[in-house]
Amino acid sequence: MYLIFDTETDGLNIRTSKPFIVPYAVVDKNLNIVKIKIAHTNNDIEMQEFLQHLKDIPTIVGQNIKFDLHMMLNYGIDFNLIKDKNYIDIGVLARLVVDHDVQTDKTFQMSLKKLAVRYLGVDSANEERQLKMELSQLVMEHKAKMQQYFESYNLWPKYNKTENTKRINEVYNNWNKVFHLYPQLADKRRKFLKAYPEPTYADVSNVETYALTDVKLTYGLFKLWYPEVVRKQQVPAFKRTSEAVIPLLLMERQGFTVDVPRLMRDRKAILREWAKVKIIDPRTGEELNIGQHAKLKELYEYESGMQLTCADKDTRKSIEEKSPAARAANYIAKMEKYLSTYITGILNKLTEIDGEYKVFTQYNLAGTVTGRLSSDFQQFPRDPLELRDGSLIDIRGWFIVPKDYKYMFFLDYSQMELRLQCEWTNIIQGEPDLNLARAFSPYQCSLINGTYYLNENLNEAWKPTDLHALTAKHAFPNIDESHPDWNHYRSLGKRTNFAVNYGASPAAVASALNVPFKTAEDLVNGYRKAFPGAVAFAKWIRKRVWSIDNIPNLMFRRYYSRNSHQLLNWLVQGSGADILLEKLRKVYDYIQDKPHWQFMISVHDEVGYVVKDIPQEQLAQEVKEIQKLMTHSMTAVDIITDIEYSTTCWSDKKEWKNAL
DNA sequence: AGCGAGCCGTAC
DNA sequence: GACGTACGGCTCGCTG
Repeated sequence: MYLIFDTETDGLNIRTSKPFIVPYAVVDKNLNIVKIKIAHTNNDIEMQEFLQHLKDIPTIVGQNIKFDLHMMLNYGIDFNLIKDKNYIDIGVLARLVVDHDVQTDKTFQMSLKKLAVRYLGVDSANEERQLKMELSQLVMEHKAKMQQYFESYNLWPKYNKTENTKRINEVYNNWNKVFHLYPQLADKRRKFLKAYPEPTYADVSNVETYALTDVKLTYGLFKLWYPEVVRKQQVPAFKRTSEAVIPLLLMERQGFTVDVPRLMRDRKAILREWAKVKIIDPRTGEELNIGQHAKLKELYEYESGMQLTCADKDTRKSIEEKSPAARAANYIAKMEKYLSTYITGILNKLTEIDGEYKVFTQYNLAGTVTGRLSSDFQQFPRDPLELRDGSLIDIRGWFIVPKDYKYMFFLDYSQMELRLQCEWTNIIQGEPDLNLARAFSPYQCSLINGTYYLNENLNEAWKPTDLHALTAKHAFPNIDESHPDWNHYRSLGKRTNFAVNYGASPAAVASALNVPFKTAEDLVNGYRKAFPGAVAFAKWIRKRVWSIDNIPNLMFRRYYSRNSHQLLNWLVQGSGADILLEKLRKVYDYIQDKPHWQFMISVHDEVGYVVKDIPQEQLAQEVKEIQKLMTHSMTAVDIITDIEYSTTCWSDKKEWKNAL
């Protein structure tokens, strides 16, 4: 038996929003619907019936099912009711079953409605349109009401029509970006929203029809694709993803704790500095925003007298001396980015829970073609931004150890993709690329008196290969560490290694590294000489795609593709993704009876945790055990994590040396 | 006014 | 069709 369910809710916050209806379907083992109905959360009898199914049926099906689990927890169900289920997510099925070259096509979209149109021939766009129209009507009324509320307190001046629209939209939709411009409205705005909450789907008339349609579409895709998982030999990847649902659910509910005062100080510093610089078109006196790329490009061309292809930061940098506008834009762009994306973004999501400010994310299980997770926590800037007035804006410093906890721990895999690539060279050749392997371990070396020596030359001690130096030396045979510009050449080698691993051609290397084509060719040839195994891997893929319709990654997720260029990276990136998924479950099993450990974040090759104040010996032992659980052994080299920790904030993390 | 494409900037 | 995988904000043109 299978239980398909969905929830319609009063919001999208995974910790505070509540479901008001639970449409569901019970499906038998032949994949036929035996019951389909809606439980209203304010009707205990209906909910009892649904919860009995939830208790009895071991396999749960949904579209983005993790979100609905959050809603059920917010409704108040016992965690034990959901922790041992099998989970089937429609998006995950799509990623495993749909031809991967279709998935990368521009016309392929992952939303339930689009998938239903494409694969079931069912178009529910009208229902969705009606739902959205009704909600948008209610929102417009609500917005007008807010303005009237301000007017009734004489807080809203008579603007002309255009100005009024702009202002009320700002105040209504973009408050967290502009509140410093309207201090007189803050208190009343809060009071208004408390008295008259924003309309939600709960206020829309056709929401039940709409919700049932979603369940039917989910059922249709489930029935179509579930049998394909076996036929397409995707069971390992399918199970691994299903088993990661609960660990990720817990990670999402932990979220990040925010140092709001620090964030607000940084906001002020940026606004103060931003006010000093403007981008003005000298011909018209018009002020331009950083987002007006087309107009800015034209202005840069006018000021620099050069023909430009785009208006991005590299272009601006190259004409900075000639163009005052480019100079101004170079300074403003980063402040704009930080304010809009990070500061306003976090303020919009800020949730107060038990006296702490938190932000939450959701990990999309089906966000990528390779199997990686994706989330909006994956792009917090690493490096601080230094303003001209000396302030340092360090975004990762806004995230702090929550109360009741003492540590953050970050276990990140070291050079994960290079190690995986090394393993691939072993798979296809029967032996790993020697240079890659020796970057990470004394491969084909002999231990003599505590020192490793190379087997082919026992007079030479092993030391880890410097992969980037190696490419540089092969590219420029006359240059080595003694050259005054060695750092520059090594940097070229490093960037070439990354680019070529992603499939770059000499032309792309030339453009990315800003070097002549001939130099780029030398660099690419340097790479090819340095890592013959990697070259063989690319060649193996090109041959393999024509002999068979899929290639499994190292963890047996299969990519049905003939695109050898993309497979070059998919097979590496996807292997890493699957290892991480598997490790999340392993660690979850270990910390289940250790509630002083909680998952906090995961980004592609790292897992972050929060830990309570426990005895140091116990802490050291458990950290070690988790590192061990996260280690992935392979033929020539292992994939192993570094360990960092912090007792304050994310950006202050330091190496963990096993003794505090 | 709502939507979506395109551009840009951030992460691994 | 040729450096991979993502997400979010902004602008602008299209649509009705």
